[in-house]
Amino acid sequence: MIPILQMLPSNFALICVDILHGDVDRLFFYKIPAGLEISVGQRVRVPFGLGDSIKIGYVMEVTQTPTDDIAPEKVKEIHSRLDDFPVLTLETIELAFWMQKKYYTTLAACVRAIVPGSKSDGKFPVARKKPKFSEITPVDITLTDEQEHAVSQILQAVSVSASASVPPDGERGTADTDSRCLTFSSSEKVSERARRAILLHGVTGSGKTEVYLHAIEKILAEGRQAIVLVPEIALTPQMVALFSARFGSAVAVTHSRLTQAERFQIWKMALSSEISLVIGPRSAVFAPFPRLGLIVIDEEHEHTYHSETAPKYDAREVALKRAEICDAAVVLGSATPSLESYFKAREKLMMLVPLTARINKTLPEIHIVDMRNEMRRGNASIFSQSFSDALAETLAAGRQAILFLNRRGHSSFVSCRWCGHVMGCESCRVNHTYHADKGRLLCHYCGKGTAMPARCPICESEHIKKYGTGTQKVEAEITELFPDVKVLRMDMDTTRGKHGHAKILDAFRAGEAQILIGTQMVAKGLDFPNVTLVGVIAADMSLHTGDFRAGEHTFQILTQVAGRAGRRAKREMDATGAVSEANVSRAAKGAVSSRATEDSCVQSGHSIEAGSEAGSHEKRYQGKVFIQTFNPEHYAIALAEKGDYEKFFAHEIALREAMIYPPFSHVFSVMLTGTQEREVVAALQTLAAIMEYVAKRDGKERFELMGLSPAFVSMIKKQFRWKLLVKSREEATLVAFVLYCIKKLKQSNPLKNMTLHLTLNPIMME
DNA sequence: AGCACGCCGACT
DNA sequence: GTCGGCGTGCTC
Repeated sequence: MIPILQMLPSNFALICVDILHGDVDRLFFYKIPAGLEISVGQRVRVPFGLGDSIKIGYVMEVTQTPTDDIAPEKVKEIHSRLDDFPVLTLETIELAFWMQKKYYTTLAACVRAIVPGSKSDGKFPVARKKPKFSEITPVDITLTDEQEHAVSQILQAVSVSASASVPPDGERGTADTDSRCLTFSSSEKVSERARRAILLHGVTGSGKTEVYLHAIEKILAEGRQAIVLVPEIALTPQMVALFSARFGSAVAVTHSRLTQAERFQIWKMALSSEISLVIGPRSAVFAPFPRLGLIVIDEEHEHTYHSETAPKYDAREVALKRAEICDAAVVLGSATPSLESYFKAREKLMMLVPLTARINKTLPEIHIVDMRNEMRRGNASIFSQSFSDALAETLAAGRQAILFLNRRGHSSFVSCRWCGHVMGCESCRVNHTYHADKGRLLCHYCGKGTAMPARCPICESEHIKKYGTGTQKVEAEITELFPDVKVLRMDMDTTRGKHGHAKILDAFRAGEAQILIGTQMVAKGLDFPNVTLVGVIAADMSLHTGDFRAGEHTFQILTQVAGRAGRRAKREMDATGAVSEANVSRAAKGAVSSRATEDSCVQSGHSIEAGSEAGSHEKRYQGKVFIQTFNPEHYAIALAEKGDYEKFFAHEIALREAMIYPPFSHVFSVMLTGTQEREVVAALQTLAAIMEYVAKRDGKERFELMGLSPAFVSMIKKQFRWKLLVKSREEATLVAFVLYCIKKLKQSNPLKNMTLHLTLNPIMME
């Protein structure tokens, strides 16, 4: 007789140990001790390393087959289970493996991105209080054909994906995408993917939010769940309020200020289907819904969807992958889609659904102001004559204005007219910025500063002066021009506090100030019904960043900021007045008008009868936008004036094609930082030589080395920064090539006291 | 990432 | 003679 113990199959687990290091970035084989129930996706404690220190691990696979790869006596046993439920599902496990490969990082880092709050002790925190949720309020959706069409397209995408990919032969859940893909012919794959992803190109005021609301309502009714990604919660309170008002306790909002406990609680509620909708920043894409139907990515062109730390993922790509794994659909919404997304739509890799009609906004009048003419006329001030006049008129009419300048501080640099010395940071190779409130020169990279000197520290002359303009200077000049007008400033310096953004926005909405001056944070999805004037102080700022995306960024920010003016017909403005953020959910109980959508403000107590537009009054209250520039003929500025996205896209895509820039290629940035500049440069020179050699050896001219250069800011906090750019048409080959060359480099140079920063397709070229 | 093993300088 | 520097190498 065989002893009974030998009859039982030994169970083993393949474990991802929670250590963020490339050397241990593989699965480790452990024995599951008898009597311990371990299933895939669970967290366990395992003895690890020479000292058998206890580490946290994730069970990625269980098997009954022992392995030949390792001597049986070396196989250790799992110590214990951490939780009584799996933190990863088959779907998120597949996603983690995909991310590891796609974003060239460790599996543990990917798992950490997917599972919230796992601290070093492995204990999930317990929230003291339950998050509060508001009551459900019906939103009656009527108002257009275009919107109905968009909603039906989305619902079709959701149901198409649900039915199209019932995998044959029970392959589902094998964490093997490739074999699943093989069941489709390549053209089928493309079309299936295309039907899964929708690019909702909706001009400002076309009611994108309404489309999201309606589609999600239907999806939740079918017992499926949805995720809505927004670029920054603090800047989209109105949209969040609308979703909360509509879906009540079914929705949870995540954001960066949540405690680990709150974050975990929401995650757990998603896992157990206690909630059906999560709204949040890019990390919300991992909400572990068991029956995910739809992922909405609002303002899809925003750079906040890119993670800057490992894993350096793009939430849009992750969403598309997750949708593929979970049989869900993705909607990417924007008034100014990223070039990459619009290109994909044009190539039929996504479905393009346009929303062209403005249903609850009027198009503002856009005036381009040529600042060279102002100069010639002897006006050297920050404001053009026409803008000053319009501002005076707006203030006299009791309306509000937003002034946008993408630079904080007072003066952008301080220099000596006698010897030419420019004041700069000791630790970073950047100019100091003068901050008037502190009377100091500050470094925007490390935060250190010095007092504003009375004399030049080099030649001791008194001809040391401030130049350039920041938001503080705009504020000072406005105060001088309009001494009785209350002004609010919103930038990184004034939004530091806990509810920094909300305080300023509430005050402005409540009419406590007539002018809001700010950096790009005033350009986002805010809607102030009383704002009828927007001024872009220096539209050229984003043109001169040396980045190949400068034109795209300029067009996007100008279109966005222009959308802050003239957003609502006159009658609605009067009905709305000032509604504070805090009132929103209560007000919403009464009546959330179907028109109060798209970044919109909730009508407090006023319902709005559709149909009777006060057309004659509209002209008078039409918003005005002044764009001040020294490059009025630049295509990004001229086409922003016309609001012509298609023309802009045609122009920009032609440039990208000619230059072989994304989306026609991929750019890999290898940055090396260290305190010894010579060592940093030498190491990168070696890498460049290796790359040239390998590229030549491998034949074809597939990789273009774009040279070795200092980063845009070549020293930060005493760390010198140099970079090497490599371009290729093929992403996977490029990543493999760069990683291979780096491996070779490390064999000869261990890169002591230096740090590598790898970024594929960086948003800012630095 | 940790931790152990391993081969060279100033101390009880 | 040994305590300890951190270079190198491995982890189921």
